[in-house]
Amino acid sequence: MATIYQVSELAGVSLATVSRVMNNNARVSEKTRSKVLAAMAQLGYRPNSIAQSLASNRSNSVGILVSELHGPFYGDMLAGIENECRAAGKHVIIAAGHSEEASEIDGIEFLISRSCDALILHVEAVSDDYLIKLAAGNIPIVLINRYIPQLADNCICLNNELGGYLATKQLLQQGHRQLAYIAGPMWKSDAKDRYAGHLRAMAEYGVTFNPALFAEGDFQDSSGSACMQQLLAKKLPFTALVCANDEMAAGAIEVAREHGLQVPEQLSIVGFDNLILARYIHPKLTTIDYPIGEMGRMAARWVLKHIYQHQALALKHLFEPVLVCRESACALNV
Amino acid sequence: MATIYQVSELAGVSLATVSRVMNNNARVSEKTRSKVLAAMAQLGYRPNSIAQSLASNRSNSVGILVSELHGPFYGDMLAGIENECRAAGKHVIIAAGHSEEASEIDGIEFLISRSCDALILHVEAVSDDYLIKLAAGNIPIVLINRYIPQLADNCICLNNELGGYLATKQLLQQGHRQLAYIAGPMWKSDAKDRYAGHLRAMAEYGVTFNPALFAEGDFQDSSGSACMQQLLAKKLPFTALVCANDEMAAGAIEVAREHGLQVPEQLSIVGFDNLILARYIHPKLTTIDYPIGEMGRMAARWVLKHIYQHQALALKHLFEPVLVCRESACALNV
DNA sequence: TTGTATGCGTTATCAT
DNA sequence: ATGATAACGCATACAA
Repeated sequence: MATIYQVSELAGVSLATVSRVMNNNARVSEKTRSKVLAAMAQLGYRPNSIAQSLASNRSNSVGILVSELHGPFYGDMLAGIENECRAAGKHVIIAAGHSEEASEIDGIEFLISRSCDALILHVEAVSDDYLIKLAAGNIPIVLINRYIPQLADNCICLNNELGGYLATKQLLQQGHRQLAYIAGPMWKSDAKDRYAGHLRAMAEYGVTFNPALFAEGDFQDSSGSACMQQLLAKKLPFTALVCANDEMAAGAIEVAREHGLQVPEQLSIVGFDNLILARYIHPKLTTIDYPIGEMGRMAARWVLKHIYQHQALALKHLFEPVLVCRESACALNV
Repeated sequence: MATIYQVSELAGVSLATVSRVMNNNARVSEKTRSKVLAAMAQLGYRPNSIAQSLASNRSNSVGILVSELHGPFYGDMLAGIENECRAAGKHVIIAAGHSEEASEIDGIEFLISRSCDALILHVEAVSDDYLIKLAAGNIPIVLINRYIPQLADNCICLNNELGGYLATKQLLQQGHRQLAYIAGPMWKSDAKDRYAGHLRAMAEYGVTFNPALFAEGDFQDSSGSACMQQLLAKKLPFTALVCANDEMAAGAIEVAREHGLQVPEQLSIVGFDNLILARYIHPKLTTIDYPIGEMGRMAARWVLKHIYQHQALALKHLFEPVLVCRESACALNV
């Protein structure tokens, strides 16, 4: 690999000048500039980014921590981030946190040790305090899907409450009045918020919420099945079900089918997230779109703007979910 | 951030000694070692990996190029790679190639400019020649799901032919004799190989292949639907369908349902890949498992063994797919 | 076993 | 506008 020194030699200038034309941050005469450019081309020169990083104290890389690499959700998020970062010439280093505190912390330290210029985190297990302390350190962080008031400017969130509201409202508008709800793990704020939205819609339509028609799952499809079993076992009538995410909805639909329940004719179901699988299950799932790809992209923009001085980038901190109507929910036939 | 120099000062030793205890690659007396360790702890010292890289000419990072970040397939692959690499303290830098030659090359150069110690590539558009030249360069590569004879030792592949054979054999064993086939884009070697396996099974059972029952898709679900439409339009009888991947199978099932065809009672369908969605579509898809996560893990091991001298790692270059029986294929009722 | 000195390929601060 | 030269934080060959 050719170094900057060899280029300078071939071009007959000092290496400082070569550096200048590379970064064109100082005036260089057209003549020498073209000489240098020619020398670079001739040698096939590529700057050593490691040396650049050491000298400039900038690694030009941003670290990403997601809960899981597999699954459709984080893939979309990564795609959004990578796309934006690469266009800006920034490297993307990834690590998985597996929703466990120790593992998340470990992943973050791993990323820090690589001198990332910034961190984009999708963490669940780590405490608010830890994140606040982390943010107070040298390396800026941005949080996806986690709202901490003290770090408000660093958060990119979905309005989960609104999503829960929209899902429920759709069913209410379709005439349903006996609604069941399968929630996510209530210690997670998004699960809690979605549920709050559900309650708001119910109240708005003057429908009293029946605690017997509530079940708490863990966002996995198996828990959707289990919760559905519980609900059916109570022999209480309900014509609609809102699930706090698509995977649980898929599990619930399967159980419904096993019980001979026609979806949506006998039971309307709405999910949340709009994962790819929502299009594949039968009937196609009516759900709430979670623009996670866009949010990843926005997190990347946050970094570009704050760390790499890309001005003129518009930032958005709160995303609004929208309803996606497919086939799993229909008007109540009376 | 504390530097190695400050540690050496506090410990009252030279910075070379500090370096030695960090890498414990040279004999250091227990006494000084503990002095140094104490100093490191006291200062909260973390080595600057950028400086390490520059001095040692090793970046301790491996670059990954996948076609797409979203979707279930590459997520599993990344998960396998990340897992293995992180355990070994290696950083994972990702880029997406989008199955386009220019973009793939761009991604590779992007990774190279970051001085990755090795590259793990899942590329489709780039030519064999390009890869052979690339492999001849300074930076080692390993290829996933791409076999190039000259680079045999660098390839981690699935026996696609065997997979195609197993899928078809299953249907033949279940008594089917009128089989249709929806292929992937035949310029891709995996599509070709899967099809070859299909033909081998057919021949083995003495069933003559009917070209009219063949359709070529592009691995997307929409093409599965389109191909299924074509096949049905011919009004030729067939009781089973093998699809070269799960997504096309999902598309085909949907069309079958629209035409009032019961799956599997009237039409058995087998897919390929065993994506997560295979468990969600109805009926649950019988398919061929593609252990992409394991293959990613193996690619990472290849790198650890060849580049980072982790001896004693067993390598495997060819993976055998297995049949996963679910509900979309059943015995032919006569 | 430990210390000294040099180099890795840049950026950046001085001069000129 | 251009050229010396000192960092940047560490690894390592060589000395002691």
